[in-house]
Amino acid sequence: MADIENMEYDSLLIRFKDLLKHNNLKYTKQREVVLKTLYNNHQHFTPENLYLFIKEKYPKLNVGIATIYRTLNLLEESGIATSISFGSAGKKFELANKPHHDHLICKCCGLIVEFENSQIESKQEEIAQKNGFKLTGHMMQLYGICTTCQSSNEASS
Amino acid sequence: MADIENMEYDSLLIRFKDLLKHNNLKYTKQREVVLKTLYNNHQHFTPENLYLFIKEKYPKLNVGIATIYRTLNLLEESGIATSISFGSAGKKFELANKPHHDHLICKCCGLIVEFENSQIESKQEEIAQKNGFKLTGHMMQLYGICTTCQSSNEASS
DNA sequence: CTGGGTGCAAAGTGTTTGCACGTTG
DNA sequence: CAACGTGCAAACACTTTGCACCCAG
Repeated sequence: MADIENMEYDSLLIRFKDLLKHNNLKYTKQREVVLKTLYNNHQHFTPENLYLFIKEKYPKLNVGIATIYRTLNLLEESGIATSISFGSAGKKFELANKPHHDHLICKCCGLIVEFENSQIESKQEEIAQKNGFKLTGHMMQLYGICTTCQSSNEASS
Repeated sequence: MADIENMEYDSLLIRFKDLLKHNNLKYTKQREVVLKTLYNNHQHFTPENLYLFIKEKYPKLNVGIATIYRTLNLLEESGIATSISFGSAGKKFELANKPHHDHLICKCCGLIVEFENSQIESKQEEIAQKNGFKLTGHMMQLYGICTTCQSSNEASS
């Protein structure tokens, strides 16, 4: 936890509190903990993961899973968090404080690698324009087998 | 329904029947109707849409929604159909007889436009390699507002 | 002290499964 | 006539909602 990171967190927190104030919402312990957990653990949480994680780390708080869902939805709607969806397998959330990026997902072990490619982004913009769309967002996920799984699966098949 | 299309359908059907035979599965009226419906209606069906559509068009058949799900899963697993998923909003299926393509989706009216871009595809391959992944597939969806919705929404906001 | 927030449990989704019966090969 | 497929309803997993109490502002 470098100071720089804490600074980042502070500004994130301010942004969150502002958002709450502007919508007559309240800054609660639960909301704080969800934000902090997402921030401190640079990973992709399912609602359930996050719930279990928080339940273990803050037993006193006695959070309910409903609150996790409510908070994640709030964070996503206000652009503080984003989610990637895995078909019927659910959704995973992460903070949206990093620059835009997409995901490379291992079908075998679930490893998620983030990447960014501006050339693809501009192509996408081009495609949207060509079809008369005003682009508002996109979702791109590449599926494959990561290095580790490739080697451990050589024996089989 | 041009003759060419019927020829296409015939070969699709043969492929499907082969698949069934190879797996000791049976060619039933229900499976036939699902395949035919997907073929004749070049659109993206949710399981429920497809169920209602078939129920209306073939009332005699008295299909159950479970069969629709079972058949769609079968078709997808065997590569005859593909699906695009909309997060918690479910999945839509289409036949996989056209060349690979991705989707441009209107967030407003749900319009889906298909497109193909080989430059993006090769970039994706490149990204996967750079990260040590063996690419097996991808999903790319662009979200935006289509021409129609852009003009009809000018009044509001 | 007022209005939004929370936990809980119940209700909703969309999808899958167990079962007895029907159909295919 | 054996084995798979089907419709139905129940079961499921994930998410949302109603409610009584709680807490932030």
